[in-house]
Amino acid sequence: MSRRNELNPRQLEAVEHYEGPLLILAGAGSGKTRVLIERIVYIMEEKRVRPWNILAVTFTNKAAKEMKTRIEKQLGPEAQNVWMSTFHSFCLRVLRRHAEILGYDKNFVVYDTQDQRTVIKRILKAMGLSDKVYKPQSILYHIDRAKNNGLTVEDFSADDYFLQKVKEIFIAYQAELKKNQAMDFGDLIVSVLRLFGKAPEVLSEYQNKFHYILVDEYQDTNKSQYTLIKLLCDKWHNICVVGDDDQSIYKFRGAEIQNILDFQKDYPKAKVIRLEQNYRSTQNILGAANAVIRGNDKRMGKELWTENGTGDLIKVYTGHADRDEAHYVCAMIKSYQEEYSLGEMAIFYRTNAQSRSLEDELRKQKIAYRIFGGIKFYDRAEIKDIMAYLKALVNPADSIAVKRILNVPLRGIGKTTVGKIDEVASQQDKSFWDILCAIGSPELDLNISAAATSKIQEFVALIKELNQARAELALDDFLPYLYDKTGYWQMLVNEKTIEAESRKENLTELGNVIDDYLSDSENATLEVFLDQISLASDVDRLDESPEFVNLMTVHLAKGLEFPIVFLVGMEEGLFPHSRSIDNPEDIEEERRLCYVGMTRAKMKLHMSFVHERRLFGSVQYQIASRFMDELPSEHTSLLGELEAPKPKPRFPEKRYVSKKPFSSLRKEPQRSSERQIDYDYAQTNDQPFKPGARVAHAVFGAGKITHIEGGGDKTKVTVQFAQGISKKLLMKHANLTFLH
DNA sequence: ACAGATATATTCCGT
DNA sequence: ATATATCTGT
Repeated sequence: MSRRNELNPRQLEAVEHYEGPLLILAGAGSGKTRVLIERIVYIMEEKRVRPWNILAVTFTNKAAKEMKTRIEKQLGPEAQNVWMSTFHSFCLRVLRRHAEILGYDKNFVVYDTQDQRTVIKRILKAMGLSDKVYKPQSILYHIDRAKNNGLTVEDFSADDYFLQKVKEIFIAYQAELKKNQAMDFGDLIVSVLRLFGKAPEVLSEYQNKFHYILVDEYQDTNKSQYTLIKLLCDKWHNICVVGDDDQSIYKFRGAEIQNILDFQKDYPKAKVIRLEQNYRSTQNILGAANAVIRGNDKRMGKELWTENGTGDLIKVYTGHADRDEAHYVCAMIKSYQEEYSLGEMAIFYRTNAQSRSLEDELRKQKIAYRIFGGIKFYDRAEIKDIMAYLKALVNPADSIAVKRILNVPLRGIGKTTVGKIDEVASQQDKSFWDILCAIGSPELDLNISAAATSKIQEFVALIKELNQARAELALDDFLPYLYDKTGYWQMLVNEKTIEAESRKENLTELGNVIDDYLSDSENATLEVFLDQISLASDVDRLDESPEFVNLMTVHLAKGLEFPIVFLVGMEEGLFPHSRSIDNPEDIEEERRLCYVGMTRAKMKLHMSFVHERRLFGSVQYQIASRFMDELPSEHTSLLGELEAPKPKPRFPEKRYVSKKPFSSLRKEPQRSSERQIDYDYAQTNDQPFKPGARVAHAVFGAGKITHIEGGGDKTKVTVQFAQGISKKLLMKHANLTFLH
């Protein structure tokens, strides 16, 4: 059933625009997801367009999934036939069908950033190049950039000696990927472009298929994605893109803001519709956000307005140190708790490192929180290990995966052996796995010890056995089998450390992920599961949970909304980040990021900065972000240290005069901070302690000292914690509390 | 081959 | 401060 009568005139116009290119400039909170959904419903219901003739591309899997369920609600199961996915999963889907045309096996794997690095390092070693001069990260930057721009190795222009070398590495890198039957993220897009170039009949098949194409978050598309869309819509020209130039925040990843700015040039007949009415925030929040974004030159121009009330003023807090900021945030959270659930509150920061001080205080105040990003679930070593097993089963050519698990758990197969196998593999131009299988046969003399030979044979047998079991067991039964058969679980059990405990928890969680996956897809296979995981991100796992305060970076916050938002660390060098400070274009991107952060807030927005912050282990003296100066005073209320919930007094109060601009509130380095540190240490060292003393650790909890060694700064204690967990800790860093 | 110690790098954002 | 790479001794 349609709910189009609830739309405003502009939204309705966007929904009912039938043929030809359409650009929807949708400001933050202007209901663009609704417009997209209603538009798909409209063309299916009113114009009788079949679902499989529609392609909708979103930015995250989560967005795709959400749209899918919402459309299904309105149109029933037929809606499942709409192609709704991210750029990467769309390309993966296409490539799974046609990979052979590019000389790839259908079972190719997707390499993540870590895998990319591993490959680059191997190549550097093989080419005898130093990874000091040719930093893997820098090489990968060039490779990724080329791919984002839709270029293949051949197109890569090597203008100087360094780039010439990069090109050589690039060539070797692609060869290695091909050999491993692997593609990286960039390859997914570029390969589809290559496929369409090589097989025009495949391109026209898709061109004919998709009568209507919708692209969300168009401002974040890169050049190759742009080209892909342009190709796909070349027959019907029914291309509808939705975006907001003010929310383009992925330039570092190759996003071309120009794509949206130039849309009217590319499609001269394009209709442009602006959605400027905001349904999310209060007038104060929008007024301030509008004022900040006005500081940018490169924009199409847009002014958000709302019929919502004026709302509260934006609370600006100025604190002395990061601890005070954390303290302030926690006190505010507590004060809101009667009226709001914790899940309705969020803390945004520019960099993941900032979460630490917040977490400490949240824990101390017993406020339940959830943190997104940081060390990602799928990046954890144990998850990667198990995934490597699964990948190796599906695609033994993936030598990165095979090598990762060859000696995990330890099987006594060391790097000398691996080196020898590698050598033979490249000599004979065979995969690592092929050589492994051949070991022990008389025609292959590898000069490997008898012991190693039999270990390898055992490993090969293990993999074959696992593959056998995979065919016979359901996926959710197979995983525990794998944990057991490989000895991985036992390895963790034997470790008897707290880390091993949490690794086991993560492996159990992986089991839950598989269960979830099985429950909402019919023909579930390991192959499809691996595809999903390789393109999954942690935001996709974000579900609404009322019990926890949400902590995340501003980037992750994009697309979300919360009644109460804290934007912390509004300081020069942090936000805007130091790496962007001398480039006006980058500053504009930071400003957009700030705008994104502010416009997430529905009811109450807090922005804060402090004068001292611990960064990279040392104290930095900070001044207020320039963005704070851009907030109009009529929308803000200043919370100096007087009004703010009182932090614990530590040394004589310095009072800051709350007067704009904030950046004038400069603070000189002072002795007190050093004294503070000395004091902390003194307290620790002066404690008389001996074996048997009871202590508490922030992470491990209560325990008993069993052994002491070293002296002074190097004092180490062995502590027995609960559940048989024992840790050796450096007194200087462990921050132990002594219990009586 | 491997564990533990030490040196070194890396510290922004992530499909 | 932390994670990773490299070195060293058994």
